[in-house]
Amino acid sequence: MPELPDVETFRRYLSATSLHKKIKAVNILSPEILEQISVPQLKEGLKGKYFETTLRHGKYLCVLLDSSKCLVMHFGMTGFLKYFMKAEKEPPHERLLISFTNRYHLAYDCQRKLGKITLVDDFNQFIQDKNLGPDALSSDLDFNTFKEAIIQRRASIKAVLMNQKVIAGVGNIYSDEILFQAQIHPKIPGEQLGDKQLRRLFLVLEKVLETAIDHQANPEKFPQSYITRHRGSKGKCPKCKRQLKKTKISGRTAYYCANCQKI
DNA sequence: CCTATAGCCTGACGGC
DNA sequence: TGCCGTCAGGCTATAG
Repeated sequence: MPELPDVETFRRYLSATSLHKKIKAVNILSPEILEQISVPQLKEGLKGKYFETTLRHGKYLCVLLDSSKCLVMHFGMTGFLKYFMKAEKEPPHERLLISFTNRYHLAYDCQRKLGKITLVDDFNQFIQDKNLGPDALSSDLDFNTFKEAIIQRRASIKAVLMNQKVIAGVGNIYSDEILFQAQIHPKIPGEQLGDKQLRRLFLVLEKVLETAIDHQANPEKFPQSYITRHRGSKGKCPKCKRQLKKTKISGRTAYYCANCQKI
């Protein structure tokens, strides 16, 4: 699930449900997902504290505490958040459970445990340490930065878009969608894109991510003109109705329309 | 430095 | 029905 639009949706969800409530208890059901921090350290860092603000960079969500520490969450392939009170609303693969004094809980659920959680002093430092590129929707990413980052890569444009060190936030699904909307073939090397394609790509990148956020990153709500709606081996191109092609790029399954994405 | 690949982890699905 | 291989919206370490 979790690419930039999903994580942005989680961020808004957490902001709407879990701010300014006292943390009463912390349960770490799967310690394997902790990074650079021990179980007691995380418990100690959260207990009795309040969540104050949320931030996001790429696929990372940061929750600032009143202690000025920062809870950082990454959602892997299967992570999500759930705020609930009654036990029957509890999600099935809880890895971290935060309980507030109002009797509600915030669960971090991650079936495959490919997500990570940590607690840091400085989110910007964390971003630097991870070598993340600019967030795909931040104002730091202007056209020239984007262009320079892309045209010095020999890798396929899909791989470049998914490289978090180049731009942070785009993954397998949205790279397909962006390239489809920009009518660019996913296997073209970044260095072979011309100014015209790059401009189109840059505009479409922001447009697609914003549209996805507007629909809570729920593909069922996306426009019919989105390839994501038709993803799958039987899918047809929403533009020309031809059978979509499926291929492997950078170890990931890519769908595209050979007719509409020629360059 | 760059790029491509295997491995991590769990569960759902299709074919035999 | 049961088993097995494959695959999945991610990242990292490693090899070339």
